[in-house]
Amino acid sequence: MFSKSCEYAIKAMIFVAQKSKDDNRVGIKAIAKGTDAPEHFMAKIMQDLSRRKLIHSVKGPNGGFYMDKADLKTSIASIVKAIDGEVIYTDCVLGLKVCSEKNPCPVHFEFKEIKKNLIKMIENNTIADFNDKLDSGKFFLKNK
Amino acid sequence: MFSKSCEYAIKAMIFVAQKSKDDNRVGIKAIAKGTDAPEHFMAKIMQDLSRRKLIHSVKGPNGGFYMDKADLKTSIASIVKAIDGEVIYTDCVLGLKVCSEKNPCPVHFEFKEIKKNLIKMIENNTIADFNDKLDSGKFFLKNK
DNA sequence: ATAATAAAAGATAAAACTATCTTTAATTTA
DNA sequence: TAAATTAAAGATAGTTTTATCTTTTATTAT
Repeated sequence: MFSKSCEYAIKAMIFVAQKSKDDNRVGIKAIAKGTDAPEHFMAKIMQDLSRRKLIHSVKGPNGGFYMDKADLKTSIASIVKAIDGEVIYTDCVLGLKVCSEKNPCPVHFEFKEIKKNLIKMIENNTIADFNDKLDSGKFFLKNK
Repeated sequence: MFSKSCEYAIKAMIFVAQKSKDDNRVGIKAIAKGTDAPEHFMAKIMQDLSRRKLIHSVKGPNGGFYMDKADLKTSIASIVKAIDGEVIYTDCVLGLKVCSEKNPCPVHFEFKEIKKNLIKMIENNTIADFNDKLDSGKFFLKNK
């Protein structure tokens, strides 16, 4: 569904949101460990998210990544767009360069509804929405 | 959503179904051209589909690929499983190795419904269903 | 100022996916 | 049985994605 990078990005955003209450910051090591991701690879993704202003960072001692109130309102869709681009919005399921209502591939209308629901869902769910869930202890960002 | 190979496979199945009326056979060149796919790459995919009995083939002059009555009942889901495996059935959206009702990732329940509808759709739509559509001339397997 | 810390950036490498080219094997027709 | 045809199989190559390692830059505390 999403690229590996995007999976890590979503998990990292949820993780940092969780940890950055009371102006706390989280280092890349903790993020990697907490999301079961390779540290250096995750560092790259965090840089991407930071450059795109989905998250904030501070260098130096006591530095790390954190999210402010506004960042918490980020939707899953924004993360997906930042990392994977607009593919799930625009791309044809069968790979046609032009696939539209007027020039549809054979499965165009069958997938239309599915895609619409998927997009609606990722746009309506924000990082903040997942904070409470994680607090409950019934949801997980990694195994074991 | 699906791999490039899988996109080609679905298009090829629809194309061959379309062309294999009255015991006709289609060569790999025609399939590649008719689906806008690289010939040698498509040949590999056709071999896969043939090995997995989703399609039939005959070597030699007047040979090629064709589908019988039973083949036409193949669902999109069967093609996806043959080429991409069970990923869309089993894999966690955030990449958790174990992600279930009892051990869910944060987005598990949000994606549950989406996935259910997607699977239902690809299981209920068969190759035969697309034959009529293509006959109508209002649907396309390639651009231009 | 200096040393320590931690993100940012750059360079490299491994793996997977996509694509191409060449050879072989099977089948048909003449 | 020989030539032509076409799928099957094998070998190679390019591209993208995923991952790792090293160096640099910014910040803080001493």
